[in-house]
Amino acid sequence: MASPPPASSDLTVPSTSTTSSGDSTAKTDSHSTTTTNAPSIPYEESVGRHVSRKELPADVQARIERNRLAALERRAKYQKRLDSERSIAQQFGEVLPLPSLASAGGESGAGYLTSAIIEKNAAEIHKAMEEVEPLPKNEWTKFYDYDLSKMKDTRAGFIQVIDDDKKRDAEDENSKKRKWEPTLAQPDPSIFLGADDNYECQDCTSIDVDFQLLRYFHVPVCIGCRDAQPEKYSLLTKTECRADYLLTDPELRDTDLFSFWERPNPKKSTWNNMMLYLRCQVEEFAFKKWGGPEGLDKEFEKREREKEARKEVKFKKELRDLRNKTRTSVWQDKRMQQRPKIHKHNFGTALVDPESGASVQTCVECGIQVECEEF
Amino acid sequence: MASPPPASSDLTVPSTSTTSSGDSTAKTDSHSTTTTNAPSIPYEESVGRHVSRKELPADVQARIERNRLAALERRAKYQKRLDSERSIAQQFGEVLPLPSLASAGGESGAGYLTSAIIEKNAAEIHKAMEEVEPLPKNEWTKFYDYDLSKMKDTRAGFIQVIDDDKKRDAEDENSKKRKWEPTLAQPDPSIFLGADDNYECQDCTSIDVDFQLLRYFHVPVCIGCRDAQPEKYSLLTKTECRADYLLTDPELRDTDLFSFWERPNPKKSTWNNMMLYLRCQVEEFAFKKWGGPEGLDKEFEKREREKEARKEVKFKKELRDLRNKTRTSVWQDKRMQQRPKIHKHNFGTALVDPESGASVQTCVECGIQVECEEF
DNA sequence: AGGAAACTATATCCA
DNA sequence: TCTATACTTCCAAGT
Ligand SMILES: [Zn+2]
Ligand SMILES: [Zn+2]
Repeated sequence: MASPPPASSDLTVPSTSTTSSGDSTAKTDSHSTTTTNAPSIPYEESVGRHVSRKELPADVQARIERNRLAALERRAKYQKRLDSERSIAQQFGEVLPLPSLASAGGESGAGYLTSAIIEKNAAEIHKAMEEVEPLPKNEWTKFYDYDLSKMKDTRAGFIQVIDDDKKRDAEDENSKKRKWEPTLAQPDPSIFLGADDNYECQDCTSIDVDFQLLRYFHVPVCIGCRDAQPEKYSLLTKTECRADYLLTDPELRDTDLFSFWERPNPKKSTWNNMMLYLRCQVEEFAFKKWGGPEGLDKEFEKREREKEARKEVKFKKELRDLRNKTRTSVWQDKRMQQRPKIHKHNFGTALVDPESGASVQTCVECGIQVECEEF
Repeated sequence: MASPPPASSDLTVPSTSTTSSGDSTAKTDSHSTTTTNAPSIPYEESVGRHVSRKELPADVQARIERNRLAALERRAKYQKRLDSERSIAQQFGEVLPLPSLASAGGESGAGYLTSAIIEKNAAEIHKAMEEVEPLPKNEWTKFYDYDLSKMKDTRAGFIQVIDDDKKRDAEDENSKKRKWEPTLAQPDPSIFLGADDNYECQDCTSIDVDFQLLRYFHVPVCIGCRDAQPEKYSLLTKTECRADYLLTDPELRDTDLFSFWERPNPKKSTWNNMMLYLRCQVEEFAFKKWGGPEGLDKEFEKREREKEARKEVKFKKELRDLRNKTRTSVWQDKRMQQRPKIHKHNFGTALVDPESGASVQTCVECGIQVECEEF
């Protein structure tokens, strides 16, 4: 918690590739955005700062403007519901409180979290985070840039920002004026609740922010930018996070590390909730954990190889075991009762061992096996 | 945390069966102490209060007195080491702090633990705990009876008792005079540290208390009673807790639920520490979780059946797979991809090798030789 | 006197 | 557009 890196919003890929929004596809494609293009460049160098908006191509600017206008319209529609919704949110706040954290903040406080997982994770994260210098705030950012890693969820669901070095970069005016008091999760979070102020996309000037991303991941981004940058703003299931970013269950469960959005399980609503994570948050942590995209890819391939090897070994052993098992089970009685006696082997048809490709004959009396293939 | 039941020390089996101290034996035997004797009696009724000491048989009283005298002697031996040990304990306290909890206590406080596991567990525990009425304190108890479920470990390793309804039953005099300030874990905890006051066994009047049980589980019990009641005071490893009481890892890790004693791994000292739990504490929770010994046994047998069924299904499928595999390979490989050298061995009559005396068959096509004698 | 992470397979349930 | 559990495997630290 000492001096974490800036929020994930500061991490941007210079050339925003407009990949299709399918975020649950092949594992090999998930974190290749930066690697395939520039595999030799270290992570810290490959990650650029936000580009100024006027540097964007004309079509992108046009789309941004469209989004902005659409957002204004949509916002007017929502406006009339805000007051009533706020009271609803408070009701739900008592029913569905977010997981809360220990109240004391900072590392100097005495009140620490205790679970072994959390402690261990926290230590790892701190170590990982301190390797990255805190970046100064972007000039174009007009709203207070909340850094999730510096927030503590209280039981009430409000956010309290822990002041540190980074705050000196944020204009006091903004940090006061744009203070965000998020409301709580509710069953149908498609409607934004309790916003007293306007929100602007952190990647453009549109105010058509995705309320779900804002609510559940505290990232103000517009619909257009969300769809335009799936490598940042697409959602992943917990299982995908594990598979694609090699994160462990304790990590993904730790609310100090990630926020997640629980939704009814699409497979069957009575099953466990689906847990959705925001890609940029997951990716940020995964890159810290594994050492950039290259490290992640390396580990991924390593495990892939290990998995392959394991499967082969297991298959071989399984086969051998089964062969023994069937042989003994079939001929055990005979062999147990009878002394080793001399007999002429009675071999039946040849079976092909799929593992080695060798054909094998087995004696029906004693079970001895002989390979047919001779060299 | 709301109004937990009395400490595990209040739960006693009326007839203390002197089972042998083997606590790591068969799973089926582990929680049969109360069930086999009185399987039809519900748990709440089968658990009696402590019997008064004078009701005990003469031999037990004699043993108690013996223990008491032995304890006095042993205590004198330890006495001279207390001061120096205390400073050592403080040193170790900085090196090996116990896992700490959130500082705020009680259910009304705002600072809660947050991990989803803990919250979930806590909710379950509260629900389970509130089903049991808090029992009044026993008359014979002369020392402050610490209730683990009301204690919060601070980072410093000191104990802070959270006051609640039960306190009105404890005499103020005792609660002040007998205040216990436990010292920290140290590598060799066989020596008790920092006891300013005397402790008396909670099951008899002996003061030969087991310092390890007192230190790590906050249960003052003498060596004699400890050994006489393994169904209450024997230790279990974490793995055993999982297997015998069907507790989950998150539960066992939760320091709100159990205290545990970490010791170097007996298998290999460089491995993860062995974690020891006190049976009565584990059992108490497990019975709450599963609904008494009967519920536990029922669940245990259910899982046993499931496990068996799973294994059978798996084996059958495995076998079928192999059969399919070999069959296809027999019919397919033989005809489809017949290699030039594959052939069925054509063994003739067995010949006896004059040198070794072994009977040998030889393929007339390839010349491979096979011994006929099988063991 | 083992424990926890990683991996694979499987069932998933509660008002 | 899934997740928790049960099960298997391997396990450390200082130079
Ligand atoms: Zn935008
Ligand atoms: Zn005793």
